Amino acid sequence: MDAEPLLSVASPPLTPAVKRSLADDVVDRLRDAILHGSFKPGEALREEQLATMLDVSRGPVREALVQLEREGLVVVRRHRGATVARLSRGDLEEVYSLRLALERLAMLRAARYATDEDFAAMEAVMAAFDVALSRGPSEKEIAELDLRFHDLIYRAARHQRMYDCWSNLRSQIYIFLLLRNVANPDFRDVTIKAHADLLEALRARDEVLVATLIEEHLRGAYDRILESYTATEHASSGEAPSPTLI
Amino acid sequence: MDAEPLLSVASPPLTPAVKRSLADDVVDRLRDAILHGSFKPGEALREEQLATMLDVSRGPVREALVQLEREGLVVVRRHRGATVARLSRGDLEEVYSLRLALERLAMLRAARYATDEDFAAMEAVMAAFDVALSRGPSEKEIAELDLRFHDLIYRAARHQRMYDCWSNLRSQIYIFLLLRNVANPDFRDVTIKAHADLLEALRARDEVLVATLIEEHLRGAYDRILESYTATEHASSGEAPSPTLI
DNA sequence: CATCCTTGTATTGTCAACAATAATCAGTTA
DNA sequence: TAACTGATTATTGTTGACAATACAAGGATG
Repeated sequence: MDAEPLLSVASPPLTPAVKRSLADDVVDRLRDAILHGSFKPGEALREEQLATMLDVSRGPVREALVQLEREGLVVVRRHRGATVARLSRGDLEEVYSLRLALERLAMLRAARYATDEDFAAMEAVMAAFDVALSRGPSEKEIAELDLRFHDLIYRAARHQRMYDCWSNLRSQIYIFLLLRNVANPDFRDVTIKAHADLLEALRARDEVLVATLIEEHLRGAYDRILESYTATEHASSGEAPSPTLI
Repeated sequence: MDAEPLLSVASPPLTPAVKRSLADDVVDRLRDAILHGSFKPGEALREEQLATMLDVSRGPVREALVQLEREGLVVVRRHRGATVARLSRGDLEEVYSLRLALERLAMLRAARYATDEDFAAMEAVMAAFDVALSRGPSEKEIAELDLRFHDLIYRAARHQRMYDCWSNLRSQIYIFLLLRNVANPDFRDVTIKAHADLLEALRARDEVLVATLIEEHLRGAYDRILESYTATEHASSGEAPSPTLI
């Protein structure tokens, strides 16, 4: 249900040694496969085939597909099986308008509840961002660090239900970020600057500024991704509307 | 996944004749049982027992429990089974702060996208509200009509992902509404007036007013429920914080 | 020639049996 | 007596087989 960060920043001394179910493993492996492009959008995901590939039975695979549908990576239709989701411009608009509503609340709460440990973790991710930049980072690295920074904001907000909503958007946003990176190479400085500003406003616990900054940041991100979309024109079918956010 | 309204207002001429799975039926029957109080908060929900009671195998029951966990009605712990969720004041605060963030967006979008059919459906629910009031309605009736009005707003917003988030909150809100009704008998006029104002602002497509009204409406609702909570003091364990929204 | 119906097949939906696990409760030991 | 240890048991996790369904292909019919 809850993807573990790849490089743990400020990890606690002992982890509670949680045992995961087969379905959880399948979720992670399938998610990675989809995000890595091993399965293309629209491709059929047959339960039996996946069970054979992953060396489990169909039960855990079925559960995993339900979870991945919640995360927006998979579409399941009754008696017709699952397919990898195609994310259209309409989906982009839905994801980012919802994200804006959620993340405004996240910022307000983080401004109220975040601890010094939270701020330190954010700074660590920003530092990792700098390090990555200095050695020619891959697009995946950039997208993951970007998401990790925002994930820390959601965690600092101390709101389980909101965090669950965010978890259901995260993978879709990852896909959109990769798309943005391909078309737009100079976004990185903008992102780094925006993150620095967000952290500064959070530290100042300035609720008005925090809300303003996240709105600007996300609207900017949305616009840049939308450019990539109209440039490459993924959904070739006539899908005209949805340029404006909200 | 998607609860059908009990009394369909402004129903379309032909329904697409969707065939439901056993798991979907189990979800509905279990949800109703929990909301009707057939299962008390904290009570264990054993898969085998439920399967026997509902005359299905454990498979569909398992799927249903996962869905109900997403709706916040059930807590599933690995190898320890499922229990009916206990909703604390902390949960109330989470649900209503998240609801406020979502519903502000819903109102903004509904103000932009709602059609005359949407408005007519809202008026029909308001009329049903009046009819119900005139003949001494049950608390369940009131809560259902209240939820149905807000559900129409979310539908009018034309935003599938947001609607899914709302669907995951709806049953929890229903529980809170029942709680409010018990302790506070004169809220009905307030609610009716607020709904009328919301509809009028939507018709005027006044985005500023719409956002202001929903915030007032939901903060008021939250405060009234919180009163009931502190009056009856459900979570008897020392849970001090969370009086303020956001 | 198009359309409808039948049949075959691949795939998901459901089930019941088996394996793994966590809680319970004696029994033992310090 | 209290704490630890080990078997017992109830319950979930997982599996493979069976049933139901939707799609596709082919033939019958107008």
